[in-house]
Amino acid sequence: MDSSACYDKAGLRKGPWTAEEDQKLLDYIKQHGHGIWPLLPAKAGLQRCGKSCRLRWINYLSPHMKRGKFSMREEQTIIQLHALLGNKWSAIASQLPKRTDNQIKNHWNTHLKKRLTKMGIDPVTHKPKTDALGSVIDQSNKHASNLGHMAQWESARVEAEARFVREMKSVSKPPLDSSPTQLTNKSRVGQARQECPDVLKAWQGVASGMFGITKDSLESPASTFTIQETSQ
DNA sequence: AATCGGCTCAACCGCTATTGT
DNA sequence: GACAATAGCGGTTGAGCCGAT
Repeated sequence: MDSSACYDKAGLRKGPWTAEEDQKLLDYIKQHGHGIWPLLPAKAGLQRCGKSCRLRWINYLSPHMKRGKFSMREEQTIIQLHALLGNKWSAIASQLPKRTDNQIKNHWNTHLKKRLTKMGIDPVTHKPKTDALGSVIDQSNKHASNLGHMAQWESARVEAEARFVREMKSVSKPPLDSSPTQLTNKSRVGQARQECPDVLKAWQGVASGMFGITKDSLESPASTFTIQETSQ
C-alpha cells in the first residue's frame, strides 16, 4: 500500500488547483464534512486524489487558517519550539493556532533558518556556530555583543529541553491511578511548553538585545521580525 | 523590453503511524 | 497477530513572482 500512488492514477489532475475545483471542494465539505478523504473526490465531482484534496483543504481552503505574514510572536514561538522539538512541524503548528505545518515549514526554511545562520546560530542545533578550533565564528565581528544574549538563550533552551524530556518520560509512565485517556502528542507538547516561560523570557531578551525591538513590538501581533543591524 | 536569478510557497512524493477488520 | 485502508508527517520540487541588470 502506498497512499502517494493516488497521484499517479490515470485521469486524475495534478498541479495547481483552479478556482472551480476549490469551490467544489469547499461546497462539498461545507455540506457534508470531508468524511473519508479517498472517497471525497468522486462524491464532490473532482478529478483529484483524496490526498490532494485533504492537503488543499488543510493548507489553503480551511476557514480556520490564517494567511499572510507571521507576527513576531509567532516567529518567536516557532524558534523556541524548533529548539525543543526539531523539525516536528505538526507539533509546532499545534501551538500556533491558524497556522499549518506546511506554512511553518516553509517560513522556517525561507526566513528563520537564514536569519539564525546570519546571526551565527546553527539553525539545526540552535547553538552558536564554532569553527574547527572550537571558537565562535563571528563573521562580521559585529555580533560579539550578542553572544551574551545567545548564551542566555542557549542556557534557557537547554534547561527547557531537559525539562521537556523529563516531562515526556513522566507522561510515558503514567501513574496507576491516572485517567485511562492517553495524552496526545499535541497535548504533551502544549503541556511542556506551558512550563517553559523561561524560554520565552530568554528569547525576549535576545530579541530586544539583538534587534532593538521593544517589549511592545514583541507583544504586537501585527509586528514582524526585521533585522535592524545588517547594514555594513 | 527582455532576461536572468533569487525567492516564495503550494503541491507532490515517499514514508510511517494509526485504525479497523 | 496479520493485513489493508486511511491519515498524517516531513522533505523536496517546481511554477510563478519580482527585483536587478
